[in-house]
This record gives sequence, C-alpha cells and structure tokens, in this order.
Amino acid sequence: MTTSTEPQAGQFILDAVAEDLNSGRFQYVRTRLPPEPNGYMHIGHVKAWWIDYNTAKANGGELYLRFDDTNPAKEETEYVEAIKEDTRWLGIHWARETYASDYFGRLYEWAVRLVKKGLAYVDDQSPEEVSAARGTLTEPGKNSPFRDRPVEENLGLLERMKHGEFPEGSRTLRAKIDMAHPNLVMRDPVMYRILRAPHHRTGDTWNIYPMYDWSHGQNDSMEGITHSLCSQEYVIHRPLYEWFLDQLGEFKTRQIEFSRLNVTHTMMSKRKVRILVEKGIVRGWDDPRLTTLRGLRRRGVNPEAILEFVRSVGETKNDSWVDMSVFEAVIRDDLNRRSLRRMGVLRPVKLVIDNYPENQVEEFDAVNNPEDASAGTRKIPFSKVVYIEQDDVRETPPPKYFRLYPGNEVRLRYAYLVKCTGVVKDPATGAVTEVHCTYDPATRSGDAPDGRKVKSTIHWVSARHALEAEVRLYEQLFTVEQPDVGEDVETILNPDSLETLAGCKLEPSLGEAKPGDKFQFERNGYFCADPDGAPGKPVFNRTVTLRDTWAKFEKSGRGNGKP
RNA sequence: UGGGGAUUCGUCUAGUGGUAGGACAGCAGACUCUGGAUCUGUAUGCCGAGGUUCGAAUCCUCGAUCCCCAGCCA
Repeated sequence: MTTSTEPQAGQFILDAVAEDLNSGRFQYVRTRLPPEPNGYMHIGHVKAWWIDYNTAKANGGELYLRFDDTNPAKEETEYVEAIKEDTRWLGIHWARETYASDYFGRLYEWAVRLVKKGLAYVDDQSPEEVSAARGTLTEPGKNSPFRDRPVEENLGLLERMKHGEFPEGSRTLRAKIDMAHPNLVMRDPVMYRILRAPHHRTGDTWNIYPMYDWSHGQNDSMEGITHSLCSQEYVIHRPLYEWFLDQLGEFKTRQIEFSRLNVTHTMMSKRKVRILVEKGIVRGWDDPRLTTLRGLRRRGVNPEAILEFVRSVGETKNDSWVDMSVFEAVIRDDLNRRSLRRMGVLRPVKLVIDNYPENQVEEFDAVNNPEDASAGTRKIPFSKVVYIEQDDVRETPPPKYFRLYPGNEVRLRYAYLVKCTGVVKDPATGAVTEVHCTYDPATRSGDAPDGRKVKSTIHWVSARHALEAEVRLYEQLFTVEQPDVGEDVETILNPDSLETLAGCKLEPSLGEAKPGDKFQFERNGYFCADPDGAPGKPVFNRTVTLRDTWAKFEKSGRGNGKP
C-alpha cells in the first residue's frame, strides 16, 4: 500500500514492546492470534490480527496461530479450516499453528501443582449455588463449603473428574483466591468443568475441559509468547492471569489491551451474525452485505484494503465507532489504483443514432486504467444503436443537468459527439423508452474541428454486441449507526440493502470474467464477478459506488428545481 | 452504590509544559473524453470547574459522562 509508510496512528503497543526490549524484560518478540473455531472471521478480528502480526513483524519476531479450542460443545474443525483460509487470504503468515488442546495434558499437571500447593479445590456446588455464592458487584461472595477440602481429597476427586466418574455440572476445580475480592474475576474462578462432548481433536480422551481463563494465559506462557495483545474487556482478567503464573513460577507474558473495532451500520459479533444467517435475513456467512471476511471477499474488497483500513484507524483504548465511509474511502482508493475500466449500463435505454449507417460497426480504443499506463488499451465495438443509462437522459432537464436532453450535445465516451433530437415515451407510463440523436462524424475520438465543447461524457454499450448480465447493488444492511441485533432486527434493516438488476448491458469482454475478477464500470462504481455467474452469463456485485457529486447534489434538493 | 477502563473537530486519530495537526465526512472552487481520479481553499474540537506555571490538551484537585465485570462462554 502506498500509504503504509505514513506515520501510524496509535503506536502505544509498539512503544511498550520497545520498552520491554530495551529494559531486557524480553530478548525477542512473539505474539499470537487466538481465534476460537466457532464461526467465521469478521473485520473486527482483523484489527486484532493486524496488531499481533505487525507487532511481531516490526520487531523481527514471530506470530503463532493458536486455536482456542477449550469448549468442545461449540467448536468444529470446519471453522478451523475456514479461519486458516481467511487468514491466508488476508496475507497474514504464521510461524506455527497450535491448539489450546495441544496443552491439555501439561495444563492438567499445572493444575495438580496448584492443588498440591493448596491453591485450588474441587467444588461440589451446583452451577446455581456457585452463582448465588459469588455475591454481587457491591457485596462480597461466600466461601464454598468445599473450599477447605484437604489436598489429598482434592487430588483424588480431580483425578476421578478427569476419568469421567461424575456427571456434567456436578463438580468443578476452582482456584482458591478470595471470595470477597472487589474484582469478580478473582472470586475463586472455575478452572475445569466436566463436559462430555467429544472434542474435535482429542476425541473422548477428556471429560474435563479448561475454562478460557485457566487455559489462555498458561498457553501463552508455555509457548513463550512475550506479548498477549487483546481487547479492553480482558483488562480485569489480567490480575488473574498474573496470579496463576506467579503461583506457578512460570514464564510471564505481558498482556496489553486495546479497544475493539466497531464500524457503523454493521455488526461484528459472531453470535449476532448467526442470528441474521439463521433468520434468513442474509443468504449466508458470505453474504456481500456482511463485514465477515468471506462477505467482504465476495463483495469484491481486496485484503490489502482491509488491512490498510484497520491500520489507518489506529490503536487506542477508546471506545469508538469508525464511520463506514472511512472504510469505503480506503476500498475506493485501493480499487481505483488497480481496477480495469469497463463500460456497463445498469439501467439501459436504447439510443438510436439516426444518421449512422445501418450495418456499420467501428471499433474504438479504450484505456484500461488511467491510473496505470501498463494496463494498456482494448477495443470496444460501436454501432447504430447503443444502450445508455436511463439516468443519462431527461426529457426536461433539472438545473445544472449536463447530460442528454432534446437539443443538448454530449460525448459518447471514446466515440462521437451526439446531439439529442427527441425521446420516445411509453404512452401508458410516460417513461422514456427510446432516445434519438444524430452524431457528428468529424468528432471521432477527438474534439470537434470547430472547437465546441460539451459538458458531459456518458458511457454506452453497443446494442448488437452487448452482453446481458445480472448486477447486484448493495447498500448498508442497517439503517441505524450502531445496530444491536435482538428480537426486533427487522425494525432496523435497510429494505434497500440488496437490489438485483437483470438485463444489464455490458461490454463484450466482460463475458470472460471469472468469479472474483474486479472492474470499474465507468461512472458507476466498482464491481466484482460473483460465483453465481456462468460463462457468458455473468453476475456482478457492486463493491462500492464511485464518489458521485451529481447524485449528492440532486439528493440535497438543489438539483431538482426546488429552491 | 464495589472494582476496572476511557473522554481532543460530526467520526476516527496525532500531540506527553511552548502556534491543537491529519484522515474521512461537510462546504466552496479549479481541472477533466468517467459529474471518477487529481488539485486548491474553507468551517468545526481539547468533558467541566478550580489550581500550579511566564505559558496547560499535557501537571495537581474536585466533579461529570460513557464502557466493561455477577457463564461451569471466549
């Protein structure tokens, strides 16, 4: 990315890491991506992943990909593969792929050490009893009646829990810390619970599984992770992670927190995206209206743009909502530089050039990418009847409208100047069904010999050469800036988030587009071929529109003749 | 009401005792065979009140507001 060399916003993590290196606390840097394989990645994850990746890379360190698979009831191999694929697509490379479950055996030994030190105990209370005894935000909790069980008894019970002798939920192993601690996380947190679900990697080996709070920090320590970078919600867990490692006397990772990414008009949580998928509000986890990585990919967003976006919003501890327009601006910038230009008419109306020879066909050279001379040129065919956008014609033009209307002359891009001579309307609806014009043969791909100028250039596709296509236009899924998906999702959905256009007319070369190929349809926006298309029958997704000052002008009310 | 985190243009974000800067969004204009891109100009901000200081977004005091925590989720 051209902008990557600019000064970065939010460097406090890099500063902290540099401090640790200078002070000698660590001699190297190692970070980790800690996904739970229970769903697909979204753009919110990318911020965390970029920070982990960049922090390691900037310090000549390495990045581990560690799947947090401590809850077999929710996790599946399918998601492991999907996360790896998405991560590769992003261009993030990991040095090692590990799993929390790789350490189940060693973690159990560490737990036994804590039991032997009298710092953990088996609790026979039911989940309800544990909850009731936890106290509240303002009142201390009560000690479990099993809290002072002798070490030998705890050891025996823990062993029997592991061997599957007790039903789910009947017992837990808890750290013995302080039931009156003002930080609720420290009130004898559960370390192991009994779970009978088969694990996607360890099968039926285990009957007890570690809680995240018991597993995560220990895994970091075992892997020699120097910096555990995570979101703000884990600030209150840090004292617990440090307590475990202090009691164990093991390698101590430094945890640094930052705020998670929120983007307006979209929603990040896996749980809530699942609701949208299950309710059929979107067509799947890869619906182009979603900000999942698969959705963004299908929509036509390049991974480089996603990374540039999360880089550019910086890293702080502030709660924040980044405006979707910032993301769109980054997407446009990326696509503008690399997309091939093509002509595509989305809402076609026929333009008949009355003085053009009936069966004549000409070819014009068109520039593939004005931002990149090496992209070259192509030929586009021209004939007597072409399609133009309905929006490029008005029978009676509003103020400042420079396109086609009776008596006005415009340029057909790369072709001739044409002057509108009249429109044909459907008598029933009053809609313009055909437009007539005459062309000036002396203006072929150049200025008029008499030096006259036109104020507008419009795109077109030759009718007899046109390729028919379906085009899907997307807008924001939600009408509110900060959507919260609950039972009333319907009330905040944008009814126009998807508009499917059939019978769009594209220049013939687009027939060869393969799924994922991206183009700028001139004057319309950026489009990406969808896997639903077939050879000769393409389907395109609109990734993002071009900036459209005319649309803005018209929408503001100043372009429609109103004062 | 316990503990913890946070607060700089509309939105993100720099600034760490010496002219509050950038990006996006907005507005105005230039240029243009994409009303795109590009370029120029412009308005808007330090949560509040005291204090320290020649000088405070920055240091101190008091207050306000928002967010997180009462899963055998991560």
